[in-house]
Amino acid sequence: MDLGESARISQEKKGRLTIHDLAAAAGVSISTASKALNGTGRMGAETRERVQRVAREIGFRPNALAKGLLSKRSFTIGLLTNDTYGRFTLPLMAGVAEALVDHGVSVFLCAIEDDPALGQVHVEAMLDKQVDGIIATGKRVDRSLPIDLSNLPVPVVYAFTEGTRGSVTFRSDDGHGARLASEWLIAQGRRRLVHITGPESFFSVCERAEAFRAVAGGQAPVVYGDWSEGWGYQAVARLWDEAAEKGQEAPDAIFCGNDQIARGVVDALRERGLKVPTDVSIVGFDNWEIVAAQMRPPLTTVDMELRELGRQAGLTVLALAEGRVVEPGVRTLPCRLVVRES
Amino acid sequence: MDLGESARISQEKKGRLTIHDLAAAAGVSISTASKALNGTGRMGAETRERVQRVAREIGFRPNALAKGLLSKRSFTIGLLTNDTYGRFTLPLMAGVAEALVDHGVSVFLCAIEDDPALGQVHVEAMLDKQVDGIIATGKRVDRSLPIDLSNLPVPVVYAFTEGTRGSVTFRSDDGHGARLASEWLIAQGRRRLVHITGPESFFSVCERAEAFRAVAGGQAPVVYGDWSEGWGYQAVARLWDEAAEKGQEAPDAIFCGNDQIARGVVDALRERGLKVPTDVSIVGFDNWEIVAAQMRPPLTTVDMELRELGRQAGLTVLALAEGRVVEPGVRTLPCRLVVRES
DNA sequence: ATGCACTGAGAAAAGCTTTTCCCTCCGTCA
DNA sequence: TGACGGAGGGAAAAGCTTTTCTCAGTGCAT
Repeated sequence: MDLGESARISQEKKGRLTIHDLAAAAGVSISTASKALNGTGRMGAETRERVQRVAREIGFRPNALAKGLLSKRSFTIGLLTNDTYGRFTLPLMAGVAEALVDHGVSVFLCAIEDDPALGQVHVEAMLDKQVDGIIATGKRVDRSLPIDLSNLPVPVVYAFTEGTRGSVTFRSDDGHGARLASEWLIAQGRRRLVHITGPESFFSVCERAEAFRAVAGGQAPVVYGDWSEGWGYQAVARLWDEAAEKGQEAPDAIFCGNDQIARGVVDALRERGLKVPTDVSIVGFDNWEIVAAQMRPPLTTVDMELRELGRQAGLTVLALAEGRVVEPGVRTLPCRLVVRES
Repeated sequence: MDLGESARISQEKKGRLTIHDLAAAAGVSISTASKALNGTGRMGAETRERVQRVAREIGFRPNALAKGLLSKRSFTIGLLTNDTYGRFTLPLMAGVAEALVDHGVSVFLCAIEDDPALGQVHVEAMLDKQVDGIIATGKRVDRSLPIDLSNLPVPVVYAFTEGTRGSVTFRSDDGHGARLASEWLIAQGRRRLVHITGPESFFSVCERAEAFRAVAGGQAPVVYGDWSEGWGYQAVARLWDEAAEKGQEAPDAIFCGNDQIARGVVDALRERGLKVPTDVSIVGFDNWEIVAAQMRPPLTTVDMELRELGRQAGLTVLALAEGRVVEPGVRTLPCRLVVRES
């Protein structure tokens, strides 16, 4: 096999190594080399091992473009999002990547910022690159992306955004999250629960409010505002003033629609001289770690398990790409209560 | 040309359209079709237009895999990061994508979470997919990713992370940012400036502290801690207690090392009954909008222009991929002061 | 009428891998 | 000894596009 020698020299030529180089270096034909690497075809065990060893030695890695051209699988998927700040997209993306990296699939991330034209450009770029599938995600479960993905030549999975009829959609079970939060507050011995949350126009807001009332009682107050810290702050003022006016007892537990609202709530309580959690227990929503874990006291909050959501979306789009059939419909995933000190 | 008719029927076959379909539909050969689309070769204007029109009509888009196989350009780059929460990566990524989308380049995002093995896997996956280049980024300017990118067969550009010798590296000019902040505080008539910042082991921390002292005076206090809100809160307590002890006047301006510290600082001041900005002016760092803009009052802070950093990194890696020469070295970009109400 | 230059367009190769089909060689059985 | 089957390995096509040649035809000048 002194073909090996000459090959080792010619390997010094320019460019990346091809399977030709490998074949020459191992002293076999291209087809044998290919089959040896992929564990297909018939050949002597010794030959197969030699090819594999040589491949490792010279550092040969097959060109995924050529592979994709033939197999019509690019081992690439697109993740489309309009969540500019990535608070929801990043954990989700981490889950997607985690699920797919073992399968050799890489992820194109495209942030399209609610711009249909930009979305169109990105989708076309992804299709040109023959993505095996697309995962659409956003910042709101009851809104869809500003672009129609329903007639694409590749499978589409929706995660944390509204999907089209007949599509596969993943989202968190916000009712479950709200139930966890409310029940935990009750379990802490709290009886006067209130829910400070975002705009009533959000589907999740209604879903959570409903679950909250189911646990806390139909009369438990729910106040709607926006998603900001400022609103949380104001809401406390309003609730406490009202209670004082009517001569009622103030709340002893607040379930907040997100961690930012909780942030404002905690601030307002502190300013009124109330201790968290001694006087009032607080539960947030989102488990936005960088905020929730750093609050004083660290915030007990509901985690939507976006990473797991991403994992499942990733596996599903892969399954669809491989032609396996997947039952369409909305799948909801349970939330998890992260108990800290509030 | 009733070839067109029959082609329009056969177009109904399975799979994506190829240039063969286009050629048939337009009644020309494949080569002519290709040249018509790319504006190359010689042919009658009428022919060229007809091909282009038919291409639009049937919705033909060339297969980027086949194109890439031939041209050895995949129009794809990889963005490698270990910034899990994406606070720095996302704005940067947005800039990269913005710069490259016009050139038809898509971006693989790979979050490697400080895991060398995972990093290796992702880099190899990207190389297999023939990325035209890689941008490495992180969460800290003076640390490098847990993986060696110096001998890759594709160009690498570093942005907001430490690069290797001879590489092209982009980072923000933190000294400039600190100068902007300090000078603005002085311009507000403040005289007793302090700087509450992160760990002294960070290069940026030293750079900023130095610039701060150059403006505020060599005796202006700089206190080092960690990057948390809690530290900002404590630091205020410490500074005010010290001042009271020594019978000195307390600071009237605080330049914070990041927006989270500023958050803690503002809280602590409020608890001490001090008004921002009436009694004390505050400037943060990072312009982490979702926090800075929502604070009460909204925070004046330094923006590192990460989006612009990303844009430049994107254009640079593209230039390198196209074989243009780029002077190696570290390029720093100016910061921008975002004046809000603190 | 012949040759030349140029225009318009097609044939074929290249780029890298996988897969199908085929060939050769060897051993075995009748 | 001849036929047959199986094992090991190679040749070639396919997948889609771009690019380089090559070729046929036309108009013009000689």
